[in-house]
Amino acid sequence: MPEGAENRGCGPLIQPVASDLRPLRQQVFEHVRAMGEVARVQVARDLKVSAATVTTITSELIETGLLEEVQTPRDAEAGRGRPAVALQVRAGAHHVMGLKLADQRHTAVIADLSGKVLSSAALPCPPGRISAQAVVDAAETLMGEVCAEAGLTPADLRGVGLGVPGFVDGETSMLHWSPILEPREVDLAAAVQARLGLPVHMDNDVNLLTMAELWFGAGREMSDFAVVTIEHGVGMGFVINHRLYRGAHGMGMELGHTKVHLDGALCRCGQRGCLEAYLADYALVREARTALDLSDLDTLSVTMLLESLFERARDGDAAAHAIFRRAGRFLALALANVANLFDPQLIILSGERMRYDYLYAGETLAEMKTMMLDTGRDTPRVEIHAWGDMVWARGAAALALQRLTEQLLGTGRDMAAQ
Amino acid sequence: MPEGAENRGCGPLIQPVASDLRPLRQQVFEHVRAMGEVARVQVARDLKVSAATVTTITSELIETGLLEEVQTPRDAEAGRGRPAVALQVRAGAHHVMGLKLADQRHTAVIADLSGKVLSSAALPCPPGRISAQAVVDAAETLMGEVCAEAGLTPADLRGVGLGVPGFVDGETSMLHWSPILEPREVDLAAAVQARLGLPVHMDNDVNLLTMAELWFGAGREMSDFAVVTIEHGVGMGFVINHRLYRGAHGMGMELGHTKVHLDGALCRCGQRGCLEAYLADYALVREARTALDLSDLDTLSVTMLLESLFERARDGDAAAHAIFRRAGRFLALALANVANLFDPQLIILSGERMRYDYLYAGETLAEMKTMMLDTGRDTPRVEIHAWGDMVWARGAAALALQRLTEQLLGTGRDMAAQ
DNA sequence: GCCAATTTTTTTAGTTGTCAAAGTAATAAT
DNA sequence: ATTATTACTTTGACAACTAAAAAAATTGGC
Repeated sequence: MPEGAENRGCGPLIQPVASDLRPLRQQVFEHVRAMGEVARVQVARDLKVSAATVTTITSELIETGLLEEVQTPRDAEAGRGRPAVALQVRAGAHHVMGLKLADQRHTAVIADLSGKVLSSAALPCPPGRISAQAVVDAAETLMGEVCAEAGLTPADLRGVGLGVPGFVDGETSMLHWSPILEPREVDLAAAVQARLGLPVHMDNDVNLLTMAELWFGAGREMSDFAVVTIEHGVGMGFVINHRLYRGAHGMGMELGHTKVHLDGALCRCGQRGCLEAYLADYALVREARTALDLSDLDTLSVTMLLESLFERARDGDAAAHAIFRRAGRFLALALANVANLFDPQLIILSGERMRYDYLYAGETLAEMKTMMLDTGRDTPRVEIHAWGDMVWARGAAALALQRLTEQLLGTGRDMAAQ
Repeated sequence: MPEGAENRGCGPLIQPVASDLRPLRQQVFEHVRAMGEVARVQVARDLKVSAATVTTITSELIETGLLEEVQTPRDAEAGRGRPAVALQVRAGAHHVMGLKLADQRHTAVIADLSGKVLSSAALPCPPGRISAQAVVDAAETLMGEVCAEAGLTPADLRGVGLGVPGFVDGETSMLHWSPILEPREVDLAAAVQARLGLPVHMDNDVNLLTMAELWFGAGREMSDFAVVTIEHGVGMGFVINHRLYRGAHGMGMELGHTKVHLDGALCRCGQRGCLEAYLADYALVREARTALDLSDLDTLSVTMLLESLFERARDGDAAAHAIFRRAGRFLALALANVANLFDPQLIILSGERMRYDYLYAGETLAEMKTMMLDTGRDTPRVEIHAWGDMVWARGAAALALQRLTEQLLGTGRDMAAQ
């Protein structure tokens, strides 16, 4: 350890002081939104501030139209003294759009300020990689649809959250590479922003799915949890201390390309032994082609082929079942690694492939437990969420809402720090 | 996604409001300590507060004896206007002890408030597991030694940081299991605290090594980095946003027991395919016993045997070299996994085994790079720190200092939140 | 129906933390 | 000596909170 003569100091050198403070205004607003309906006294108790402060702040927020008092249904609980009047977010104050791009179909939702989804739409997408232009067009089309359905015009929107598979820098909104997009290194967010005339916040799709869990799902009452998806690839999002962790470079966490076997199966990334090479669509298909005598192998689409493989396994075909079993064991291994490394309270398995959950669920989770080190702590809970593909767009909307509230309620100091 | 009729709210439910705010007093103090010597103006610039505020706060801190002005050496740099007078931590204001337990020898240091090490001592330790009583005795002996060497009495100390290998809950200070300790589930911190009559803060030893890097080492200017150690086991510590990450259960991150091979080599934890089973001392020894024709195999201690294996490899013995090579490849795999998952700015390799670094360094790091996914982000830097075993105790001292400053300068609100 | 008890919300009068501006201090250049 | 320049302090003002008192809106008991 270097040790000069002069005093070089010690302790972490935290440069920008960080935006350490969330102003109380914002905390109050977010607390009300988190609770749905909540009385002033309760806010004061929860945030450990005086009732007087809450009164001042809430009346200010009501003034600006962000909160409103709930017209109490008379049948409220019978307390003794003056009944509390609950507050809630004025849902109609602002609206945002969430947009998720995928290779099969793009989806979009409109959410109001309270986080409620007002409308949704999907747009089928031609197979193969598409151009940035096509994305911008699709975004505009979808915006028209969801706005119409919600009875809004694009001018009513305050922002857009955009989810894209691939390598996205969540801070600069730079898209380095995407499996569904033709070009590399595009500033897709800027392109969409230019066309729609709205602030666009882009992130990796798995991160946004994680946001959805954090805002609307099981993650709401967790401080640390992981979301793992299996689709065309294997992705992971992680929440630490109630916030999405994006790593030092603001990108996703590449669980799919962690190595589970030295010199193992070939992955489409060109390397060997990646988890994806045992678990993703193309890995299963590859095995199916090798091992199974499917007559119509070459004519089937990947989806159809998987479906057929799945049916065979369910009907007792040993070879087909073995393919899923092996994938399941590697999933168990990966989950055990995640649990050993990150020590989350909960692991959520999500994504389309979870429809095959019965193949994964039972044995896989048992295997995962046997592969975890017993340190005396509880093993993390594992939940399987086979929600539809609208959840992704909802996560995108959550991102847009988060940024919007920061913009509306952040301090001048925060703004300066940018 | 569940969706009832009534408004259940959305967004994370953050319970204790977290100790979101570090009072400015504490920020100023920690900034001065971090910089070593720094003028008031500079503090104002760095923390983005006004000079007036810094004056108020620093005069308060000087009043309470935590800071002092530096008697400027006249040869200071030639500025134009009034020369700045630097501030520094009043080193002698408080002292803490850092204590690290290991299987070969226990070590201890005394650090003053500025983080400077005043004295250190080591105590050889009988082989095999020891009792809690023996630990407490050792702690007292070492405290006597380091205090005497530093010219202090135990009454001058304000707290103790205690590092122990094994499964330690950093929050409750409960020791679930340790390879060097006889009992399981002991509140070792309480036992030591009772004997020494000082607040004792216990944590996993790798976490404390990570603290040492964060406070004194390369991690000082990093927000996100990992520390990996190879010794009797393989451990990891992780810093996120300038803070040690301890996981949901406040324990260490078990890199050593992540699985790198399905049904692989047997690990001492009873499972198969753990990284440790390819990399740790006992794994190398096992291979050596199988593959090499060492005449004095059974009489040698583990350390001696490793040393001899190392010498053979260096002298060109193919079998011995192959053993290190394989371990190196698995290390590369593990590091690539860490990089793909956590995306750190820096990975620090530390610990005794890094004396063999030439075997690991070159090829291993190259292999790691080939195993990392190319996402367009920079690959993390990797550094090898073969510092002596006093560093661990220094990390323990850093923990004690951190807690002490929080206690001295934390707000009443923070104290209430615990 | 009236009063007491009880609880929520608002008002009032501080207290604290921070800043801008003006003033003081110490040095180098002219 | 005077001026420019930079570092630090003092002062008064303001914003964010708080504690305590007052007001408001209820229920329960008589």
